Amino acid sequence: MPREIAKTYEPKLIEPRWAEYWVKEELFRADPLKPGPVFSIVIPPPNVTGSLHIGHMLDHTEIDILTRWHRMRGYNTLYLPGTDHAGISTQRVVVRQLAEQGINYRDLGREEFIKRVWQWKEQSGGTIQRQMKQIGESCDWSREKFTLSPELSRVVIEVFVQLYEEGLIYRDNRLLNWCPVCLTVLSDLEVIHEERPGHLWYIKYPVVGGGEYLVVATTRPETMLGDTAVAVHPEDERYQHLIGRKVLLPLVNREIPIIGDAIVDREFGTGAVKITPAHDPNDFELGKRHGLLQIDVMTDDGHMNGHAGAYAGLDRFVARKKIVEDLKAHGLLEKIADHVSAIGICERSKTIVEPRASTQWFCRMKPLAEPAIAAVERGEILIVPENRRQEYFNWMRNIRDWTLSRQLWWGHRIPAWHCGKCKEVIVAREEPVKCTKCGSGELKQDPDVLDTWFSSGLWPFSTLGWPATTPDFQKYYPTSLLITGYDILFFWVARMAMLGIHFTGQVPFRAVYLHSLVRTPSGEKMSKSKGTGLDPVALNEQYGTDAMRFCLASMAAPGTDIVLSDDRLLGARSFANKIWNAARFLFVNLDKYEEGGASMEALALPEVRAKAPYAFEGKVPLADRWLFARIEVTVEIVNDALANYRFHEAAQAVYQFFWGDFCDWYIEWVKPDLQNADRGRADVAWKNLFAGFDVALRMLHPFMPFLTEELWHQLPQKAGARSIALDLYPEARGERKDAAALAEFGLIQEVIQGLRTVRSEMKVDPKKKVAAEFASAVAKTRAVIEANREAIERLGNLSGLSVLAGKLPEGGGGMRSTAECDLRIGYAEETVDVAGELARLKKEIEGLQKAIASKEKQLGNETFRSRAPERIIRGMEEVLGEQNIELEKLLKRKAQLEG
RNA sequence: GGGCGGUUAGCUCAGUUGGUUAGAGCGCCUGCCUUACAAGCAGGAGGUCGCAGGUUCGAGCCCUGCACUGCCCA
Repeated sequence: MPREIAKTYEPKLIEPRWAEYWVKEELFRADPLKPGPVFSIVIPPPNVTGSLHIGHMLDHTEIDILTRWHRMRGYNTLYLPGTDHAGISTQRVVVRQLAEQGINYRDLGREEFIKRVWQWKEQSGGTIQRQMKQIGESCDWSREKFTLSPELSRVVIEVFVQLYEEGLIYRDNRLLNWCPVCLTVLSDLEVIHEERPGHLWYIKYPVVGGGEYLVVATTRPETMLGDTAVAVHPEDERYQHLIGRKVLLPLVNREIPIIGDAIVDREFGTGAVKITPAHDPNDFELGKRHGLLQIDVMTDDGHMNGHAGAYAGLDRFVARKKIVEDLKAHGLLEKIADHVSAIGICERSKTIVEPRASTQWFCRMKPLAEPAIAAVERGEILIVPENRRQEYFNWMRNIRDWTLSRQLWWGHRIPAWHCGKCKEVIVAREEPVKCTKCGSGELKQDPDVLDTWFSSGLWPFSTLGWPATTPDFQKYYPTSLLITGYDILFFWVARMAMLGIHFTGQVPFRAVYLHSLVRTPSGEKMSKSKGTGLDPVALNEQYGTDAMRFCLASMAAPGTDIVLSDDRLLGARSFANKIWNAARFLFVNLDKYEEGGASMEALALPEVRAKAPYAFEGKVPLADRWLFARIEVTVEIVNDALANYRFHEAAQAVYQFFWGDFCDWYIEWVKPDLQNADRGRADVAWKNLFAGFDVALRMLHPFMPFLTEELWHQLPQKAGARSIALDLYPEARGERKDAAALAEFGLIQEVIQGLRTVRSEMKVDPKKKVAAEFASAVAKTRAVIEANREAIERLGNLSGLSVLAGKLPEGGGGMRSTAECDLRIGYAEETVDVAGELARLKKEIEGLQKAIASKEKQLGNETFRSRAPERIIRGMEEVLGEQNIELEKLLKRKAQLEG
């Protein structure tokens, strides 16, 4: 019965079927009770309401490649999926949606609002999980987790309370970054520093008593309304005499003191600075030192408040303009200079953050950081690539306390209660009934929630059941590996390291592989908001998920950003197509062969494949020995590359093997054997072909899971075998290493390529069979050529090949020589382009002469001879000898053509 | 301001302890519909490895400086 295999490769017809199958059959369900070495990995949880973007695609491709690879190598494997509640961004989305309906979320009240967010989560959540299933990620969906689930929320509370009890969590009043759009404080990490062109405004502050002015320079004139002092350097002779006097704050007409403080930079502006403790971090510190008043002149959404007098109600930037105008009108603006200032921008909303004083919860980081630094130093956590280690150390050694609280509603509410009577703060696992200090029942829970990264920081152990010692936790923790982007090294990786070690006493992961970012062809970071993002789902549909995965893997060199382009994707799709067509060749020709009574089972059952390569008349044919030797080499490269996160190298090796070795050479070589009249010979060819193909599929599977699964099912498999994903990954087997086969086949390849080159240069009609001569002084070399004459004649399109001893005499036709061999095509209707041939010879001679001269110089150098390793010297001498012979041949040929 | 990286073929990038004529994909040129594949086959051209010094018998690789460029931290 003819097998059905579509003429063209259509990933759309293949991929959804297997994606569904893998999930439905629960093929990737982990079992902690099963024996074997462990490979466990937890997903970097994506935003629960988000969708797959190209960064996820890269991340998940790498994770899935390594997961599938380990699983096929017999590891007890867990890939744990899940999502993150993404406090700020999710809340923002829902707030915006409500605003579109004309609803202010604050009017809705906390409970109702949270209800709406859950609704939104139910409605739009699940997208990314669906997409992950669609792209065939081999995760254990039965273990899916969510950071805000009751289960994980309990862990968050436990951790918070413990840290508080250990004195590592505290409250403090500080000047912090406030986002007027997100309406919450941010941690340092959530603020992006950017240099932007702006201005420096020089404002005249009239000194009280006497017509003098003190000119201050500021980048933020609107904050002057909250000034409570002006400061100068105490040793600044220009201003020394003014210290202790007062200025009249313009527009506000409030008297404020002139103070001296050594922190003032005499070089900046005029050397006199306005002090606004409520709106500038330096001023805040200085204000504390001098006991200055804090006057906050803004509302939480970035408008001027009651303290701003006439400016109340204006947006902060509108107020700035207005204030500058008014100062100008009063003649109090001395000048405006251009100035580039460092600005803090909210990572989420991209608005300029406002420094604001408030009381927040903090986590002391130094004690947590130290063990996490040590773990990396000792190699208990391996960071790849190496250069990221240094970044980790730098950040960790200069770590600052973490602002944990956020003024949001969507998140883990801080388990702290404030006593309305005695102001006591009670941190507890369960809601307390009365104040532990004064016994009052007037308790209110802290309104704030925790930074989302706080719960993410617990992810590797919270997802495995901690604090209980579950079988999962015991088996899969510490996880083997974390794969994520280098952009969240501090946000996430470092915090997991710290919290993981602190709470479990073990590192959360043994290795961290930080991959690069995917950029647009113009080099920008892909971003949805900028519209420069590529939609991986659309690309997967266009090119196939397998092609997409392969493309990303083939570009994922550690430490380099990936520039994705249509060209590369097309290349990967072509590769998938190539594999498809190779399979088609096998199956279509097998149909023909089966008409003669053969069966695929006899040729390709797993136990038949296992015994390859097969011999014919006592000998394994050279091409088959070569194929399995190439497999051996490739498997070694791939396994070694994957063990070291060198995805591009692994991908390149399988690509080269499948396309270059398997298709271009092996299949072409064995074509006639497959239909050989001698069925013994043909059977051997088929068995070896199927065995090689099967290894290739398994080798390719982690990279291209769908295509390989599809084709694997077309081969006979063991009873009950359900998936290639559960089959074995090829391992290097010593006995297939066959250096002789590699060398002999290599020689034949050179001869065939030489013949093709000469044909092409002589412009021999491609359909025309021509005679050729081969000569070598080495008997063994001649024997190899003789033994494979038929194939050489076929692949070189020859009418005949004479194999001669010694050298070929100079003469007509097209020639190619190496030190050991000569090759000539003599062709009656030859059209040797003498001028072209001479030019080519000249160039080759020049190159050779250069190489020879440099070697002779080196070998003539006594210091080189005494210091270079023996093997280098020997090798060089050997090559030099060959090159001299080759040069001689080229010179003769040149002379002959000239004469 | 401090730190880290990059600069190799027209383009995008590999190049693991320094060692013999520096690689891939795409693009380009030439010729082929050779019935698995034109998403293909065969052949070919193309690089003084950013610049200047230095170390070494020997440098794309190590050191110093410079230029351009990207990122991180303040």
